[in-house]
Amino acid sequence: MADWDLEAVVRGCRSSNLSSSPPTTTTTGAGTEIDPLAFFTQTLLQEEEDDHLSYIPDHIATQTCMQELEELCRPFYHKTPQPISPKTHSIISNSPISAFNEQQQQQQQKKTAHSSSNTQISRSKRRKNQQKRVVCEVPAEGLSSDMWAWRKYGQKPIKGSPYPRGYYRCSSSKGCLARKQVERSRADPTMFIITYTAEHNHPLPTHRNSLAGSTRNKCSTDQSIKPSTSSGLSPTTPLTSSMEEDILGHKQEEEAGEVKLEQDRDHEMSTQMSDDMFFDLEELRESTSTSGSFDDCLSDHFSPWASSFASSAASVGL
DNA sequence: CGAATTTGACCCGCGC
DNA sequence: GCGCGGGTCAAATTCG
Repeated sequence: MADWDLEAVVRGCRSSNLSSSPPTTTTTGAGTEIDPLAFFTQTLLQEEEDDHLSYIPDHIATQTCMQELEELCRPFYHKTPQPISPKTHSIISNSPISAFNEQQQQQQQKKTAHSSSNTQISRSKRRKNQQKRVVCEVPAEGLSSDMWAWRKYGQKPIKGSPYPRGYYRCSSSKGCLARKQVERSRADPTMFIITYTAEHNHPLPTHRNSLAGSTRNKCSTDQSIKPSTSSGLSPTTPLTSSMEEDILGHKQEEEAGEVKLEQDRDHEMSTQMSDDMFFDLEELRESTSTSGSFDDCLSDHFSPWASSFASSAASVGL
């Protein structure tokens, strides 16, 4: 990860996403107002020119990267309280700014054109334009803390990896192009590599779809018995049973070390982020550390959907 | 019965 | 041109 302005990128992205009303403007340090989304994509392009875009293996990620990583994931997690922050992620962008718009157009093409030839063209273009990506590495808990509703549409074994990759699309909104790939990390099987593709074209739902993620728990549990398919569980589906025990068992061993990492990172964030842009997360963390009850903090700070998340969090043993 | 997941088939991009 | 691997589709299955 090079020296490109991650903070600015995230700031712009956050501004546009946190508000359900479209396009807002954000103010840069220089005081110039820009369109956040445009700024975001522009920055991505700039990064592409610098040839710094690539997937960053977790062992390369430094601790200073951690805060950047958290910020980068923020657009996708929105204000979702993230009990365990993403460990590693990076943005991979090979796309022109218009990629997202093109995808939207193609989506509409698909709706109107039902012939196989048109579908193939759309698919081809879609794949070509499927270029802006954000890669996150999260623990199992992080999977269920995503407030978006994802629907699984495929799973594939990945060459060189003992774990299959699950393919999810956003089920919150019908035309939403957001995609998500979930696969277990080869380096650390307790971690999951999540790759977000495209963007949501709708505001974050106040609560997850009642059905999305609420079913198939049994299946996920059954699957978890088989290592080859265990990572195929729905990210919206709370982890249960053997899967959870397996993952959390490992997590507990690492817990002590990670606590220090979290604290160090919090310190960095609190000292480096002079403005109040991350007020919510900071406040949550402080409250959590003082009150000790994560659920309490959730209901205090994130009331609209806190109960939904809390139930998911509880189900994974948080 | 509707919605989500599973899974094999299909398609496409890319490297050789 | 061909084969491989990744991404998506869609029918079948499962579940609430």
